[in-house]
Amino acid sequence: MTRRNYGQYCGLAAALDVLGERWTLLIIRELLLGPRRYGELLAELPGIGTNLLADRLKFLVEHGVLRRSGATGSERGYELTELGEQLKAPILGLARWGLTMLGAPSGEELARPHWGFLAVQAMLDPSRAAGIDEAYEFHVGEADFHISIKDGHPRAVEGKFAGTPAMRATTDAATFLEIGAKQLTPFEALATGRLLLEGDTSATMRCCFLLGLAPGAAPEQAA
Amino acid sequence: MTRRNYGQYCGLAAALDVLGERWTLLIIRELLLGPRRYGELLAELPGIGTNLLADRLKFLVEHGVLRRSGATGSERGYELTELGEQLKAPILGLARWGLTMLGAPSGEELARPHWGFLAVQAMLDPSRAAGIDEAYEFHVGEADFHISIKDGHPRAVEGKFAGTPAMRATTDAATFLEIGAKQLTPFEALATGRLLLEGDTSATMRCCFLLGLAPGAAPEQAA
DNA sequence: CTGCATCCGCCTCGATACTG
DNA sequence: CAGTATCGAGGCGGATGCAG
Repeated sequence: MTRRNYGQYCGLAAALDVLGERWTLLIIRELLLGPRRYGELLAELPGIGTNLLADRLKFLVEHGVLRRSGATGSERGYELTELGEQLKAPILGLARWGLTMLGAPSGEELARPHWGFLAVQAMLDPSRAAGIDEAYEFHVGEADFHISIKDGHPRAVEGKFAGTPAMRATTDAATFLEIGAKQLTPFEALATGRLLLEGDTSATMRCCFLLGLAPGAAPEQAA
Repeated sequence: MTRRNYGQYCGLAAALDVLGERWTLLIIRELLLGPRRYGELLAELPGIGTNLLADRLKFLVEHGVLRRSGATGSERGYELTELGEQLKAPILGLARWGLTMLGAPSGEELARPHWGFLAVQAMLDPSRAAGIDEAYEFHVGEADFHISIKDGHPRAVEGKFAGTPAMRATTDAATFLEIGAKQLTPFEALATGRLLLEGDTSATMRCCFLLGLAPGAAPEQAA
């Protein structure tokens, strides 16, 4: 009953023995954005097949990556354990790499708003936040999130910013990810009305710089 | 003729469309340690099947992750492109995570010396190198590599250290990886003769600290 | 001999139907 | 809603064949 494994005493091979099968990392991607119920996962992963999802979930629970949340029937679901949360950094690294592999959206591919939150976390370069102290808010489809920079330390957070952000961007999921994939510049998206920007223009430039969407240096923040 | 893909406009899904199939990341692991010939890859990846290796290589070349090296028939092989090299960080992250999933070596699993070099890179924590300026050398089976710290900046390098390292460790691949997986402490390995240490004891402690094998603080380096 | 391509049995995957 | 059972299709693994 033991599944197929690589039989190599190596960290990467051991990781892939647990995570390497089809759909597994995408399930973990969804759970990185919060607890999910079985039906929600099915809806976010079209094509997975119900038996496969059940198999993967059971397997990941057995290996300590996931646990069941909410024993009270009302909020029953799955969530990452601390071990599972530790996958965040490498998964974001793969997501950033994958962004460069994305071409123009083919129309066949679906884009979910909350993947924009994942993309923002992958794109965010903390080393570019020195000397900045402000917040940028994003409305991508029905998903709201923001970047808050305190003492040059940026954090990506779900939900609206508690206060007035220096910039607010409103767009749809496909446009947001297309910008992240560098298939579309923010300027082009703005010009074609697919992106709406509010707030300070220089803050917008700093935000683009922070996300690797603009080369060189960002304009300094006024005191 | 297009292979199976997830059909999601998302960075992680795009990465997995290229890297997610069986054996692919292990092929890239081998190439992270230098160019390899087809036959060498076959030998390092027992069980892969010759057709699958050829398919994966062709696919990765098509997608710009690999290229053929050495057009001169004598040194023909495969090597990572710059795009492929960018996978180093997330792959090392997965390898570090996977180290914690490794149990005791089962005897059925094979351990290659150069995977120790991968493990060292995954375990190395640059934030723990402040104030240190020395080198540690490792002999793991037939593989030689070392960590060189200059101005608090550690680097893992293949080959012997050009000079006298502050510490030299000699062991076999299985023991080295078992220590990395925390299934065995350096002390136990030393006591059972599976590990040989030469050089300054306090340097050894600093090296263990740097690799996350010792908690708390490392002893300071004498001037 | 190295570097693949072909063939075949098996296991995983994906879709649908069904149960608590 | 949350899974389990079933089955066809296709990817995988191993052996073998063949070309440079």
